[in-house]
Amino acid sequence: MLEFAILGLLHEAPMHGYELRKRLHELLGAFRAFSYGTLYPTLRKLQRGGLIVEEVPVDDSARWSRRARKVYKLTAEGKERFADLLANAGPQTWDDDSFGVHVAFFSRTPAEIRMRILEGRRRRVEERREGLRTSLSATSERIDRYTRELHRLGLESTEREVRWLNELIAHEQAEQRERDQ
Amino acid sequence: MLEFAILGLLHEAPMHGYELRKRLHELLGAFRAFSYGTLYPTLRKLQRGGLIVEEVPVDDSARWSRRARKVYKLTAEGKERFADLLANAGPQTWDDDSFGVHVAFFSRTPAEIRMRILEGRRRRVEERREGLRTSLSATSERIDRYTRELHRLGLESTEREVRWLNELIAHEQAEQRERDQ
DNA sequence: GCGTGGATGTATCGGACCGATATAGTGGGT
DNA sequence: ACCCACTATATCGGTCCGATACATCCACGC
Repeated sequence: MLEFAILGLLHEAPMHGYELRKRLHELLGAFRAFSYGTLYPTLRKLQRGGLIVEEVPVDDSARWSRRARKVYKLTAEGKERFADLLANAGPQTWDDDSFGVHVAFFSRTPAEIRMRILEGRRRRVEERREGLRTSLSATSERIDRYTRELHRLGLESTEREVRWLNELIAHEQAEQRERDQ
Repeated sequence: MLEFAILGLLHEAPMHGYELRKRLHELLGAFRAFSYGTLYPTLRKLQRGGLIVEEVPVDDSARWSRRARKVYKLTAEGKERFADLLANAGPQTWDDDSFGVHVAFFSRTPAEIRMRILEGRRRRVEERREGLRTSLSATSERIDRYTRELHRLGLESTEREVRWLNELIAHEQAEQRERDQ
């Protein structure tokens, strides 16, 4: 997941770790964090795999002013890998954690894959919604007042998200029709 | 977190792994899963630590019908540990992941700790809400249409949760007043 | 000129958790 | 007789978090 996010971000511009983390936080803030404890090891993994390379600064003054900084840029293999990950968008993509990250890179995602992700997510959220509806309608003595409240919040939240997804999907379809004619 | 959940569940009755997982799913469904890959190792860890013990079935027919089953029950140390975890409810408790689990065990949680958890969670969600409001009001060209939509969904969701928390807190306060007079 | 606190910046380590996978008994339907 | 879904325990590789450590840079007041 973080691998996908880094690859996606580096499409914008070459960046160093700290900058990546800030940008990621700006994009995902509410949905996902990613700690440095994951970020730096992942950067090295990507570098070893040849998906990103360390960029040596041409400017002499820049080189010396902040020695520690390691600026990474995307290689051709890195771009390819990002496209592959997108093309293979599957069930894990509908997870809470991944979905937000994928949406953050929708501008770089082909329209038909965007649609696949949105519809997959909708199916997933609808399933959860039905589960919560069932649990709430069953007058089970195994669920106490507080847990019931929790499920009520969950249900409202899934209903909201389904509406939100429907709006986005409708918008996508409208754009699709525009492209077609 | 799973340790806390298991200890909490075993207050209801002795249970084996599969049953714990099912009950957990029933209680948390929408909020948290916990896989067997975490559950079984955790059970052994708790057993090694003396917080739970394997219950040997007295009934002979039960013993042979489903041999593989290992039913665990809480020890005095286990109950103590659960109470300790509750008493030390701190910042991690306000996390998305933990909060739902804690609410699921509110019936077993002293009123003043319930209040601490609810108010802590409210502070946490309000912070996130403010972050999202700022990000949405700033007309930044660094945030595209899709990410903006994502933030809008996040903002609605945090606003709804704050309202939900306010209701619960008000209810707790009403009950508190009742107890006092 | 002096410190001091807050952002910038990279890095490691232990531990929690997930997903895939293996294995096997049980109970019901056809 | 066969199959499938459910019950049940278990391991393993891999992802990610939180705590911690360490060093620099810069604006601020004193």
